[in-house]
Amino acid sequence: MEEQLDNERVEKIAFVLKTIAHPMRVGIIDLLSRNEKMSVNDITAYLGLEQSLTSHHLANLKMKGVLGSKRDGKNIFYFLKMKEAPEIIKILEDVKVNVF
Amino acid sequence: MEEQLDNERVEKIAFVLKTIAHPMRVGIIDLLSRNEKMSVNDITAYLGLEQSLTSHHLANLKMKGVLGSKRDGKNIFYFLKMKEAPEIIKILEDVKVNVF
DNA sequence: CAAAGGTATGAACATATGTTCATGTAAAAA
DNA sequence: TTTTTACATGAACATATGTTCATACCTTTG
Repeated sequence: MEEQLDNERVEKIAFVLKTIAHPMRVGIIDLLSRNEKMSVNDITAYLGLEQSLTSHHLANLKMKGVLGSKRDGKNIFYFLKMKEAPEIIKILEDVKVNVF
Repeated sequence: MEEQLDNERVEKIAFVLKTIAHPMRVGIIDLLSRNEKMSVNDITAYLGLEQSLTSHHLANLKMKGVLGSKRDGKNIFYFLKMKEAPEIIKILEDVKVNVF
């Protein structure tokens, strides 16, 4: 049997999960798992959100190491950096949820 | 290429992630992935928490379908119900996190 | 049936998180 | 060099979440 997770591990795991745990951010990660990179405009359009809100979420995901970004002319392209992120979403693709 | 996740899927995925995304709850799930079932007392002791707080978190995890419970005498035993939960934690076991 | 052990629950509070709005900034185009 | 396009940022606010505390509930034991 494997060892039990120590406190620091548990904290880090929860931290990453908290970072991803939002519909908008799950959507962004899903999008970026199908497209190598996307501009803020594209992401905003695909998800049908407001520019500012998208930016906030992207900044959040980047700050915490889930995404990276690179400017190209006027555009800034975001891309996946944490490979685990889409794997987690994949696992939950068919999950059943308790409605209440 | 697989289809993009629809809104409902994304919402459900985020919902489950939000449910798990807390150090205490990650700890509980980890514990229950190594032990078929555990009483509230045992969980409380292992994690070194307060009884009431443990109860709140357990109730939360149960309500949302992650755990189940069964009374046996004075004790109430909790067990894993959502198989995806420990899988997610497993994926993140060695994840690197941005400190800031 | 009273006491004790094991757990749940609700209210109150503190804190964290998400959203909007107004505005700022960098690069390209006119 | 002004305007426009693309994006970032900060403040203010609203809402959600986590924790504590007091107390209630159910089961077994004496």
